[in-house]
Amino acid sequence: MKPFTEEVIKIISNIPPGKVMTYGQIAKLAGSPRGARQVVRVLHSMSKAYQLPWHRVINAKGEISIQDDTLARMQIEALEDEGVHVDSSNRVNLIKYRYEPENEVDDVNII
DNA sequence: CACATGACGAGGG
DNA sequence: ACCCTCGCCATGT
Repeated sequence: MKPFTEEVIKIISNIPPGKVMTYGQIAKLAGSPRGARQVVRVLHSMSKAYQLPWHRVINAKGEISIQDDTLARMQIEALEDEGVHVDSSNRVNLIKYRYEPENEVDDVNII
């Protein structure tokens, strides 16, 4: 498994219920600041193989970004079940629900 | 190696 | 706030 892919999987797995992260946010933490679209690739290939909470990943505007209607509805339902409100424009309040991990590094050595 | 793909993002009109 | 265009880059073929 490529390091980037591995990091993305790890990060998404760590998003707590009731919170969301954006593609760009995840890409940056995974070491590719402009690699939002690579996160998409990982989701396409891995969300079934692994049991990732893929529904907690949305775009930078706070919208449900998925194109497929059936999948989009599944995502909205999953979020609502966790208490994340999705409005009539398929958007969530990022100010309220965005997850910002304190540290993604396992060993933090602060001098 | 060249080229296409993609559930994106920033910026301008 | 909406719409469009362009840049992005790890992977797959």
